[in-house]
Amino acid sequence: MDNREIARIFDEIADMLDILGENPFKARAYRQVAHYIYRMETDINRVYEEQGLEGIPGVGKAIRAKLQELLETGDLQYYRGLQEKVPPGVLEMLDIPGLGPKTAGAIYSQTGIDTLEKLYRAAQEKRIRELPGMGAKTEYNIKKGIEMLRAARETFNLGTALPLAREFKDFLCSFSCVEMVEVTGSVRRGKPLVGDIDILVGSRQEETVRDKIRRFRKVKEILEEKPSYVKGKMAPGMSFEVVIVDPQEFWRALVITTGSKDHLEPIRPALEDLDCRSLHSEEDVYRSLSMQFIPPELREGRGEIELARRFALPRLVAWEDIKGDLHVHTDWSDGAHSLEEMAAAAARLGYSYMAVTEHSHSLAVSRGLDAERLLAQAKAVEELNRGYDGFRILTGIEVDILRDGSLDLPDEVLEKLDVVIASVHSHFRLSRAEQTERVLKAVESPHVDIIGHLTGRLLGRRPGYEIDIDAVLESAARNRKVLEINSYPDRLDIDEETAFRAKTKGIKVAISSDAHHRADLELIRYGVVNARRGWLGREDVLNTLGTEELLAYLRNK
DNA sequence: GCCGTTTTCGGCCCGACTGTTTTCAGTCG
Repeated sequence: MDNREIARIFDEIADMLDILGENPFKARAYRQVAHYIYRMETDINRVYEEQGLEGIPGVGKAIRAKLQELLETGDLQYYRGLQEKVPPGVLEMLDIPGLGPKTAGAIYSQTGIDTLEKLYRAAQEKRIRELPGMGAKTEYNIKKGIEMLRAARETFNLGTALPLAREFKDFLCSFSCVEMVEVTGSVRRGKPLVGDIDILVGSRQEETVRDKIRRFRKVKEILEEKPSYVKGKMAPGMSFEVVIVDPQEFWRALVITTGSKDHLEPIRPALEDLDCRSLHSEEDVYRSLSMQFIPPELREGRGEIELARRFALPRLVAWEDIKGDLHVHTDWSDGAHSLEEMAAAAARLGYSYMAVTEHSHSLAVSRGLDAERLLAQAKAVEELNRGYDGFRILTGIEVDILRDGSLDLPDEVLEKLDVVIASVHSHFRLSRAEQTERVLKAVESPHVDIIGHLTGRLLGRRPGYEIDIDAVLESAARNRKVLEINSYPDRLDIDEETAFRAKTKGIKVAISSDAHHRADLELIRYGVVNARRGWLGREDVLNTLGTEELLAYLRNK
């Protein structure tokens, strides 16, 4: 049982305790341990074998015994007992926005409803509003929420799909019957939300390959099988398709399976006429069509074919171009690691700089910084910087944009910092006009450099708030402000369309990780993919600049 | 259920919004 599975079980225990109305701090104790184990960098089994479970923060006598039982037996009686009392469908209710453990528990205990389907039907039949404390509005939100979940259940964000696809690919790669293998389809094109995982295999032994596919431990069921094709489901409920071709066919098939449909349409006849024997790479395929190679992220039928025929595609920004991270949290606010640890992790990635940008104090949940602590941090940064060579921590803040558009810290504090990000973290439901006016005020504010996660969207969970993006772009261009691409796979905010429009207006974009943990620094790769899908080149991205150029740019805004 | 030293019991992140109420419980970030 690995760290993730144990974390999941402890999280579920916490949810079930909440639903049963137990002491909320008991639930939180389990949740904290789950969180810690999830983020641990070493295998918990190894920790257990080598040093026992003594040192794990938040683990006392009771939780230690349960952890031990799980690690020794792979099972937990306490967990089984809770499952008896809280059916899985009731747990799923917690995914409905605005519906928490109290409501889920009340619905179940008062009506016996124990699945989302039954709940949806009850809402349709107006039976939910009959329950004490619930009305028509709650009932409506439940219905809408379940509809959203149904739609989201079909898709996964790239942060889930890509690692899984790579694991599957690496697994297949290890067999001699597999001569070539690549992740294809929408995952390869880097779409933020994907419906399935597509893999292309080049092999002369179809049957052996099909047998290996079944042995991948995350393959849960096979839905369809033909000699050169397997379709099935993987562990978190994600569909996959594997296409097996003769190795000679591989490169053309790679273009075809990568898609998209709109991209392929104008070139499909020519592709079908190609003599595959002369092809040794994907570049060869495009070359044979008298075209420039088109990076997968551009293959969406948005004019890339036309430009490739004229050899006029932009050179897209790449991960190697990124010189530093401009949005990082530490344990001064809600991050997991110290300033030193985050800086060390950033330096290990080969960065020249990292801006430390904690939350400001109005975001109390995150232990946001007030002016005093912020200046203390700036001092700590100064100290640390003396010890580095070729790396620098930049001072900064992710200052809250308050409801009226004013900032959570005074100008005389902000002006002392290298990087000021301004972000919205509250009052998501203002009217479009109010929200726009609020953000515009921040854009116009003299010391703001970057607007963080502009729309606040959470893919598959929450749409962005109502805001006039064009008005923001106009103002950002006028005021020489930078827009962030927040690289969290469930944010990717701004999205690719907005990034593209920003580029056409000459607005620079900062691709940032928003890391709260040192492992999160790597998420910036998703932001780079998103930027590439928005056709951005190195010159469009602020943090491709070296330290001195970056600081000069920020000073001369 | 965990933690600690001014505590072995009494705290444990907190403020605002929403939808239900008619003064508040539940949810969220």
